[in-house]
Amino acid sequence: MKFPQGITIIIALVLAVIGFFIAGSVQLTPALVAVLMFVSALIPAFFGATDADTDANTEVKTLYVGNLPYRANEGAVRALFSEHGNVHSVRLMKDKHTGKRRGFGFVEMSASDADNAIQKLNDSEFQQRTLKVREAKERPEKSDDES
DNA sequence: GTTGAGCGTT
Repeated sequence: MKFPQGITIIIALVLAVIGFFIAGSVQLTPALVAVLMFVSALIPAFFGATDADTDANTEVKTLYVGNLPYRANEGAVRALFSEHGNVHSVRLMKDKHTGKRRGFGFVEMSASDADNAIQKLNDSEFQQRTLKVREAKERPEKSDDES
């Protein structure tokens, strides 16, 4: 579905080499080389949409996880949420000044998986503690549609 | 090393 970024670069290089050889043997105007290089520069722009979709495809929704046990670490939280969906990243908030853990964190996962994880992990028992999973109230990342 | 409602940093 998606093309690697190296493909477009290779295509651009191939077109540049071809244009160089054509301009060298046929002795055509340097404008041809300029056109070829221009086209080769436009090709990544077209395929760039696929790269943009790659980032846009990763609809990561920030989930707020509260009532976390102090002994819990990001690895366990990530593993727990990974069982309910694709976990992009897990960040447990801890006091930067004192270093004491605040007992809550944020988990980024896919929108559908995140919603499923919320319904499954919300008010669920984790480390003998009831987890509170909800959508993050702030910090939008990209276009979010809320009715 | 402690505690227990909450919404966060590059």
